[in-house]
Amino acid sequence: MRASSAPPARRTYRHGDLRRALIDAGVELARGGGPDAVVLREATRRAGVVPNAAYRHFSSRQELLGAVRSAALSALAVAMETELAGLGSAEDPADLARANLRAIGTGYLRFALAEPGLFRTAFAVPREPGGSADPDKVGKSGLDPFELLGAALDRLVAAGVLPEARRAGAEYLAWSAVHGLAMLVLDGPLRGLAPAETASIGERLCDMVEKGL
Amino acid sequence: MRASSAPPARRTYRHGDLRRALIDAGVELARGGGPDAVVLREATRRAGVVPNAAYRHFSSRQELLGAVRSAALSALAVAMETELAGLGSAEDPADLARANLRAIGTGYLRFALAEPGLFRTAFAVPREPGGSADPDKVGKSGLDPFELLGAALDRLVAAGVLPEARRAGAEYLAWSAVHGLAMLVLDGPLRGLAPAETASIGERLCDMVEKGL
DNA sequence: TCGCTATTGTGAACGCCGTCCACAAGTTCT
DNA sequence: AGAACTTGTGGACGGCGTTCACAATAGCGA
Repeated sequence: MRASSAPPARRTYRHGDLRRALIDAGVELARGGGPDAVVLREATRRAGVVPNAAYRHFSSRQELLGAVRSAALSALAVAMETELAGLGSAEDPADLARANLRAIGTGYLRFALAEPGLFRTAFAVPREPGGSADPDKVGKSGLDPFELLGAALDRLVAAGVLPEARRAGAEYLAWSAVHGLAMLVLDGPLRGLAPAETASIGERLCDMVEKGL
Repeated sequence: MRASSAPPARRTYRHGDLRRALIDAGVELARGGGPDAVVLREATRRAGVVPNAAYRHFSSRQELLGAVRSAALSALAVAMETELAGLGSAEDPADLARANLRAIGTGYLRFALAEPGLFRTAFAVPREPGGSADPDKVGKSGLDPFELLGAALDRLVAAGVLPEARRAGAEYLAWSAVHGLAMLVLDGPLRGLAPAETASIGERLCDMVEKGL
């Protein structure tokens, strides 16, 4: 009669890898409800541990959220890489470079629609001013989402599609367009748009970027 | 010795217009810290009233937030209208239509940078699926931000700059680009970009939209 | 004018949250 | 084996949103 409802179910006093467990629980929470849903107490509950235990691994809820955010960013990078990997092999290098950029864009949008909670979490506010030197938010290629986009643009220049004069800062423009659409569909006035419609607008948006860059 | 620190300073038992007072306080809070900062108890405190009193006017914190959001959206519309009003008078109708669209975009961006808290609040999640039939989020012209953009695009078509075939859904594309830049600069990887740089990217972004639409 | 009634603010409470403190149970090093 | 460090516990605090019962007022019909 020891195991009634929720005895931590942990044989050892130490947890083993509480930090990971908390991040995983946090990711699950974020997946379901965005950044606000990653609640420290709930994460510890899921890890079978008392709330304070979290403070041995994170100095505050913000810091846990930061770790979850990195994980979300990494998931985004993986989604983009997956989209890239699904590309048919080359014909014309210019076409290939274009397809590359497009894959980046559609991968981004797909992830936003498939994992809205994680996507929102990935871009929740308190990002440190420091650059992208965080080794946790990258994908398999070792690049974070921003760097993946940059690489696609570089290929576009190399293929002669994008004049070098317009290369500088081009990631800001492309990113803005795609990110904006994602946000508007997720949180904004375009919420509840049918997935098919969203996809078609996404296509047109990529057209616009390609043409206007 | 009645008025020591914070005696509600209210002579009548009734407040007069508590609903307005709460919204105003909420707007002030949102201005300073975005949607999460609009805290029901703090708003009532500022209105010199006990927390529960709010429930006579809003059924929940969400509903108060909704009212604040409408106010923020309205402020955005006004900012866009102001930008539009500052336009020099016509030369070529095509140029004028283009300038119009540009004013919409830069007004949007300017507002986002000048009032980040309000801007973020305007696009906080729980918007009702119903359309824009809310009379509180419009500007002086009676149009909400989305409708203002639509009007600018219509003028573009009327001036023969934008082929009618590409008109449908064009607001989604233009809005996405500008909204995305605003989000990236406010919350995303572009945070802390110098205002001058931001402005210049904004210009290039508008170029891209104009060219790519 | 008086009293009824609907409205609007009050008081006290509940449960949840993040966070802090002092303490206990293991682990690791010597 | 014992000291010193790490990691989880127990209990507490204040703040939050929200609920219920109650009090003060305003507006109205008689």
